[in-house]
Amino acid sequence: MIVDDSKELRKIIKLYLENAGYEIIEAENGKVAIELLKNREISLMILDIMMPQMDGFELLEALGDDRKFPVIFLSARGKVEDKIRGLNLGGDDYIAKPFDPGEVVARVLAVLRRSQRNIKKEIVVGSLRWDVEKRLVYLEDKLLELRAKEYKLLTMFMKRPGKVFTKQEIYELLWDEPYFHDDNTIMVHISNLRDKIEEDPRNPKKILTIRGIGYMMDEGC
Amino acid sequence: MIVDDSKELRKIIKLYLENAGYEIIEAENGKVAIELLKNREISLMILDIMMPQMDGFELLEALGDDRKFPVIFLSARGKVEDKIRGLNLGGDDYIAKPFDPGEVVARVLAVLRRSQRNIKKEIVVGSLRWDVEKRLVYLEDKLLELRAKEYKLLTMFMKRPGKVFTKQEIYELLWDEPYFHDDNTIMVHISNLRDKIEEDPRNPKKILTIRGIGYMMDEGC
DNA sequence: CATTTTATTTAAGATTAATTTAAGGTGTAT
DNA sequence: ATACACCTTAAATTAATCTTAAATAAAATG
Repeated sequence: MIVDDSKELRKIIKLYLENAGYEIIEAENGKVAIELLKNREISLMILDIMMPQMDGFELLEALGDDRKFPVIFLSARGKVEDKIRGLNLGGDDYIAKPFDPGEVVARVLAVLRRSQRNIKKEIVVGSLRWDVEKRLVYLEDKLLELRAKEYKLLTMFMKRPGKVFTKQEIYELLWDEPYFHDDNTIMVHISNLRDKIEEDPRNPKKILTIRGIGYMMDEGC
Repeated sequence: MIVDDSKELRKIIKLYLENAGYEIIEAENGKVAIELLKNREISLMILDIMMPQMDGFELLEALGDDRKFPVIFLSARGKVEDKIRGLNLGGDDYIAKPFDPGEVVARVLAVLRRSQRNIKKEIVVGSLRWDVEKRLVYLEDKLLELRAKEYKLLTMFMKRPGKVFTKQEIYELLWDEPYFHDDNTIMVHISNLRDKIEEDPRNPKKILTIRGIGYMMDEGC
């Protein structure tokens, strides 16, 4: 997304980045940007500092700490204070006007490469959300209090929704031991887990029983 | 401030940094530097290691731990490089001669950004307040007397409240060593830390145990 | 529809993991 | 060299989780 009040400038950057294979959304000011972000996910924002109404710094602050994409600042002033301030605020790079459009493409590539490394991973299946880094799972934004085996079990399913796991697979993934016979300990854990994540544990919709074969997490739930 | 015995070199760096919008003070040796610092505040020092009389290391030591500005070392390549890295004397960056003046500007920017981020920083989690710069943690405005490991442990948690840390992560973050087996030294430190920060250490509300997985600092406390 | 098989639930006992305590080591500063 | 503070180790205690086993429920089979 390019946020800049100059249509001319947006057009130039857009042209170059589309040439490089990127899809571009334009926003002429901060308010429009915020509006557009409600419905679309973006992987990077190019943000002009000087804009009427809401300036780039304000927009960045409005986006908050949980913003998922990197930001590259554009500024007419080649002033160092702007650069420092922008980078301090959480900007990821800085380009001074006037700029070479080729430079913009190069910096976009570099920032994307860098930021992809620390992307916060989050796996969502239906109403379940797993924050991989924090090792927490939420059900409709409410934190689930899972025990060790339940956590492993649930995240195993969430990694591959739609895949049927046999008991042998489950046992070997969770216990790191070869599986001999069917003590029903797996089933006990599944039962306990269902109590925590299913609306009606007697009639599970998330972790489905595939009789005679194993269990599966439903993709659409 | 640039501290270097070579007038030529000071001139080059000064030129570039003034171009970038900074005000520069020159000092031809450590004694002059100390003298100048009595009357002026600086935001960063570029410091040559090899100088007659008082060398860079000595000057840095003379400045003491309560120095308020970051330091970038200059040194002839190879000679002292390892020593600096190894000794970890408290410099904030290192530039090897011969250098590209543009590199110097870039590093100055980077170091200033880093140090400015730290200056303003104060991390608050519930009733705990961590003054990053001063390396002090307060509990309800009362200073905590923490030992080294406790400080590291607590600030590790405060950096990422709401994240579950495994013992392996904790060990590797605090000890910088690979984690083999579970001696319970981590737990002893957690126990000691809880004695200092928890109202009822038997029933911790700040550092929570996630049994079978690890420990977590509660965001809302 | 009865029977068999497979899956689920429950709760108590076994097991594992975490905590605490105290003693012994280690290193640092005086 | 000595004292002190801090860190680690080890052992005893406490607590939560996991497993087992038995009872119940549901689905498949003939």
